[in-house]
Amino acid sequence: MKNLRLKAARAAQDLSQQALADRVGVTRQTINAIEKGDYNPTINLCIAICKELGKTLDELFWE
Amino acid sequence: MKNLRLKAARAAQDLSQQALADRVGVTRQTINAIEKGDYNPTINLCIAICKELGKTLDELFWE
DNA sequence: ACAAATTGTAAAATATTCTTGACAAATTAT
DNA sequence: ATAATTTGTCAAGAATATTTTACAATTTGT
Repeated sequence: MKNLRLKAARAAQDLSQQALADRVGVTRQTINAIEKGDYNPTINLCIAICKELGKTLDELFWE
Repeated sequence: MKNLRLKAARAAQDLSQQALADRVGVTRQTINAIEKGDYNPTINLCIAICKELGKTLDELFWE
């Protein structure tokens, strides 16, 4: 299932997948895969994404 | 850095590392490594641990 | 309509999580 | 004090997250 909260939070900051990936230090495909949802990222990556988007783990990754 | 919140939450449920590992479906060493802190678990595992201990991601894995 | 940027997706290679088996140190119970 | 349970740790292998390269589909800007 897609992670639409992540997609929305990224859009709210006007960041492309590429731009977010750069800031977080991963590739665009990794961000894409996480948003797509068929993926199980590490928590450190999740935390890095959250910090960059000004959100918490619960806000972006808790159901 | 150690994850003492996880250790405390597990103690609060009176679960050994082994018992928690069994319920979550991983090995004892994996739980040990996460509590020890020199580790970067996947978010699905973190979520499974949280659910088993009645906590949220922010409560156990957010700084 | 056209160009540029963004997104979706895939296969192969690399890095890291997680498992398995094992043993010693420390704690808890009797 | 002894046994039983729990915890800390290590090395090698299996499983999977992430990278790299690449190309097509979609969206955005002019």
